[in-house]
Amino acid sequence: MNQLKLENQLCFPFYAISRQITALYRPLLEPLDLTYPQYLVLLVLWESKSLSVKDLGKKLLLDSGTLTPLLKRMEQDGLVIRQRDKADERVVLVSLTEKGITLENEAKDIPFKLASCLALSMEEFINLKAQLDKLMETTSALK
Amino acid sequence: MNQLKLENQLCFPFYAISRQITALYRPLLEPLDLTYPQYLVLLVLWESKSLSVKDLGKKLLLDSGTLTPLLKRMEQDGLVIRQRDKADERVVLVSLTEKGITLENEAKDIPFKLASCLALSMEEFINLKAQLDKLMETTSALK
DNA sequence: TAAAATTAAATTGTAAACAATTTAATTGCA
DNA sequence: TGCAATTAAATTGTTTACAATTTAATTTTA
Repeated sequence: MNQLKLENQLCFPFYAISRQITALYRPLLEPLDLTYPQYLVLLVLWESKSLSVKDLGKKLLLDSGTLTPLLKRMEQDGLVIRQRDKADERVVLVSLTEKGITLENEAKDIPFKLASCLALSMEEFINLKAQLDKLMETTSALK
Repeated sequence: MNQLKLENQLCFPFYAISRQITALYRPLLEPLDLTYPQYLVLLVLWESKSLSVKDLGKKLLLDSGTLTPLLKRMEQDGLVIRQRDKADERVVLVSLTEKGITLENEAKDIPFKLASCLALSMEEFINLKAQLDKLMETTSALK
């Protein structure tokens, strides 16, 4: 088997599916004026009131080079507030505005709508998720 | 189960793993002066001598807005040649230079090196690939 | 305690991605 | 034939990613 053939690659499907999934989110997120990475930030903030850029980056596997401009745009859109931590001025804490909090309710159908696009049975979903989580653990450890 | 929790998402792992894999490729591709998307273009061109931008895009699921600047950079780096199709001047045919052809030999170990990073058994690899191919078919059809 | 090391964000610069539009060539059909 | 529709790339503009560096604050340690 020729390992240099595109069709024999495992990595290409990850690259392609990731972009395809983002494309599926687009029409669902567009009414909320969100991009997929912005939506991910909100997912995290809906779980925890306030988080440092650092901790946000740990959850999303993104660095400040990506997060700083992204969060600034979200701040401009009135979704989040960025403020220096009084206890440690190096840290910037990100929290939701009222508008950001409100958006959770408008977004609550999105996971179901998206899941239905993927046409997976519950069993397939769980099975695939387990494999992805395992792989993610492997790749994260190699950082 | 709260579907809006990051950890319950199927899509986030795709997004994250895709970027992690690209990060694993980086040190392998850096000696060849290639980015991951550029490497994908070469994978396709190593299989077929010459291809239109359109057909390249079909294989990689990328449009001309992404491919045109990417191919121009590869042309500048002396990896490919871009020339209008004499039979249909709308079409731009992309083919490899001598340097681009030569690179195949230098890249032949990369798939194995990368596969070893992922720490999957042959069975897991095949199983996962099948699931990804199926999912890719689903998402591609929704375009 | 003062300098060195570390840490957290921000900044700079480059390369993807992609929607939307534009340009130019070809096709189809009235 | 000739003009409208279609097609293929290119262009424009915005947003991600990320390496590498810089800035500023905090910790460590000599």
